[in-house]
Amino acid sequence: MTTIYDIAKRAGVSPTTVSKVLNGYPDVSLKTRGKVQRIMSELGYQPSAAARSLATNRSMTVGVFFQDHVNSGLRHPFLHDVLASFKDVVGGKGYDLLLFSDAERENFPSGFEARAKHRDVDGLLLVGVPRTDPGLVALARSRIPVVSIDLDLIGSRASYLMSDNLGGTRAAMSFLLNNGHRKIAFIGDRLGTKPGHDRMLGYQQSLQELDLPFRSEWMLDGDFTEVSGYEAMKKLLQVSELPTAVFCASDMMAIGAFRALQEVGKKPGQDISVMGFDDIELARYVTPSLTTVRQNKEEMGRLAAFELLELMAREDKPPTVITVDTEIVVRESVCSIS
Amino acid sequence: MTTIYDIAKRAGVSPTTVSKVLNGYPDVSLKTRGKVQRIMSELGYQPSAAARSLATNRSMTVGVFFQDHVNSGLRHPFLHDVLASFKDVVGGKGYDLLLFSDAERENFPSGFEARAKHRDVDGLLLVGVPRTDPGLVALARSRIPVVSIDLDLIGSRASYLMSDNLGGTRAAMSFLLNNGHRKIAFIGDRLGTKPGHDRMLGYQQSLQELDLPFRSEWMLDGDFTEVSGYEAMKKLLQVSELPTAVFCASDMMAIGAFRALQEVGKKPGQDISVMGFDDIELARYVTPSLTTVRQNKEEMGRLAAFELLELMAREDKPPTVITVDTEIVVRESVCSIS
DNA sequence: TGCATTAACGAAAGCGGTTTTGTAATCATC
DNA sequence: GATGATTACAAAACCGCTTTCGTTAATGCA
Repeated sequence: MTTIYDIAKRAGVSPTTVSKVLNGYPDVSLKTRGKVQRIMSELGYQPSAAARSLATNRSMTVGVFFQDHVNSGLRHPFLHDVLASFKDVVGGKGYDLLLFSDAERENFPSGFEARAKHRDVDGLLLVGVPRTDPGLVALARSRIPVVSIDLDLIGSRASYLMSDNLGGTRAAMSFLLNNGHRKIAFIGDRLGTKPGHDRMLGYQQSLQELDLPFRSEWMLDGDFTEVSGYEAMKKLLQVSELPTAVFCASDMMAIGAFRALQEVGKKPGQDISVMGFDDIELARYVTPSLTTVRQNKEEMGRLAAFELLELMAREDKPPTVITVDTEIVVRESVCSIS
Repeated sequence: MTTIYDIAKRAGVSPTTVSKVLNGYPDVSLKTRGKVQRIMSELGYQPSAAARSLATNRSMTVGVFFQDHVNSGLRHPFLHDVLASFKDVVGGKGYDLLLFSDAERENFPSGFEARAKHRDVDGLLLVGVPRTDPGLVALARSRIPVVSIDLDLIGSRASYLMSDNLGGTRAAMSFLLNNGHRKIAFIGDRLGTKPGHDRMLGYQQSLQELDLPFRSEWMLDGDFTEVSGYEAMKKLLQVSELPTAVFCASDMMAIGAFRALQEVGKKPGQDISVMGFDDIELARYVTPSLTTVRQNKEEMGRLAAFELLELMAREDKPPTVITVDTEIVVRESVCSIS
C-alpha cells in the first residue's frame, strides 16, 4: 500500500502537507499542491478510509438495517426501490452504504446502536424493521442520526418518514363511494405496523364521515402477504351479506383476494371490486389490473436521504416526521355500480 | 467512546491483555478473561472497526457493486434476490456488505479497484456490471478477491458465476419441440451480455441439432426490457411467415411480447406460444402465466458467497467459473400443437 | 534443590491518516 | 527599516487496536 508518507517523500514535503492537499486546506502553495497531486495520481494513491475514520471519527458511510424476507408481501419489491433512490442521493454526497447483515453471531455486537458504533457509521437508515425490536429504544436515545421508513421511531436525532397512509386510505374510500360503493370491507394488518394501523384508522374514519355501514365481519386482517389476503377473502365470502367492494391494506393481499374470488367463480372488478395499497410493480400486470393507492417510492427514498443528510450535518437539527403524498391509480379492479 | 484502555484500567490489566481476550488468544488466565469480559459488557464496550481495520488490514466487509436502474428488465427483481441470499451467507460469517454508490464524484476514487482499496474491503461482489466497464481489466489483475455474477470476469483472484444459460435455452428449445413447435423465433440481447450471448448460442445450436428451420427474420433482439420485447414482437409480426413459438431471452421481454400479440388480437399461449427466461416474480401473475426457464436465484447468491469466502480465506485458491442449473417451469404460455 | 519449561501478562512499535501548534520567510504598513 | 500580519510548510501527538517480543513467576522434572 502506498501511504501519505510515500507521497511526501517523493514530493519532498512533509506528510502534513500531503494531508492538507488531500483535504483541500488553503495553506498549500499552488505549486506544491500541483506537484503532490501529480505524484498521487502517478502512484495511484488511495487514502485509507479506515485510517481516516480513526482520525476523524467520521466514516462517510451510512448504515442500513434492511429487514427483507419477513413479510415479503409488503416489503420486498417496494422497499428495494426506496433504498435505491436513497442510495443515489447519499451516494451523490460521497457516502457509501453499509448494509448490516441480520445474521446475529455470538461474540458479535448486536443491537442497532452497538453495531452502528462498531462500524462508525455517520448515520442510519432503518427499513422494514419491526416496531417491536428491542433495540429501538436505545437507538432513539442515542446521538446517532437515524431515519426510519414506515416505522414511527422518533428520538433525539431520529426522524421518520412514511406515506400518508391515513389520507391515502380516505381518498381510496371516497373513490369507492364515488363509484357507487357503500358496502366496503377492509383487509388490514394484524402485525401492528404503523402504516397498517393508519390504514385501518383511515377506513374507520371514512366509514363514519361518509356515513357508510359498518359490519364487524367486514373487517378482516392479514400480514401483507398474498396468502393472507387469499384467506381473508375466503373468510369474507362466508358472511351472510357480501360487500360490493373490498379495500386491502396491501397490493399483495389484494392479489390474494383476487384468487379467492376467482376460485368461487366471481370476477374481481366486476362482481366485487378490489382495491389495494402500494402500487407495486405487479399491480399493472395482474388481471384485472389493480386499482390502488400509490406510494411514491422514489420520493420516499429521496426525502429520507435529505433528512438524514441534514441530521448528520447539524448536531441540533430537530427530528421530524415526514409524510409523503400518495396518489390513486385507477385501473380495472374497481367498477362503477349504480 | 470507551476504548480498550478504559477497560484495561478498570480491570487492572494492560491494553494488550484486553486485546487478547477480544481476539481469543490463549495466553490469558480464565480469571482475567472473565473479569475483562464482565467489564466490557458493563461498559457496553464496542471495539472500533476502523481501528481494527487499520491495524489488521482486514475489514470484515465485502464490497458490492450493484448496478441497478440500467436494464431494469433483467436486473431489477432478479438480482436483488441473489444479493439477499448472498448477504445471508457472508453475514453468517461476520461480514457486512458495503454497497458502493455508483454516483461518481470528482475528487473521489473511481474504478472498482481504487474504491475497493479505499474502503479496505476484503472481497468484492459484482452484480449487474456491464462487460464494457473499463475498470474491469485492472480489477482482474489485482489481488482483490472478487466474484461476479452474469459477467465473465476471470482473474488472478476473480471467479464468476452464472446460470447455465446455454443448457437452459437448449432445454427450452427441446421443450418447445416436444410440444410440436418447429418454427421458433428468438428475441435476444443486443447489449452483448454474456448470458444474452449464451442464450443466443443455445438457440442456434438447438436449431441445428434439432434440425429446425432457421430464418433470419425470426431473430430479433432487445435489451431485456418489456418495451424492447414489445417492439421486437411488433417487428416479428410483420414477416411473411409467422413462427408458432417465440423464445425470449428474458421474462420481461416475453411480457412485452404478450402485449404486442394482444394488440393485434392474438392470444399468447394459444395463437403463438411464448417462453421466457429468468422466472421473475411476475411470471406467475401475468395472463397467461409465463412458461419460462428458472434461474435459481437463492442458489446463485449462496454459491457466490461460498466462492468468495474461499477466495478470501486462501491466498492460493484458484479462480473458478461456476454454473448454476436452470429448470423449466411449465405454465400456460406454451401450448401443444399437433 | 537446581534447572528448564511453560503460563500469564505487559511495553512499545506500528497501522495511515488528521490536526494543533509552531516557525521561518515573505509581505504590507507607517 | 522596524513592526506586525500573512503565507507556506513541518513536528509531533493522537485516533483505537494488534502484535511481536520480552519478562517474570509458577511449574515440571530429575
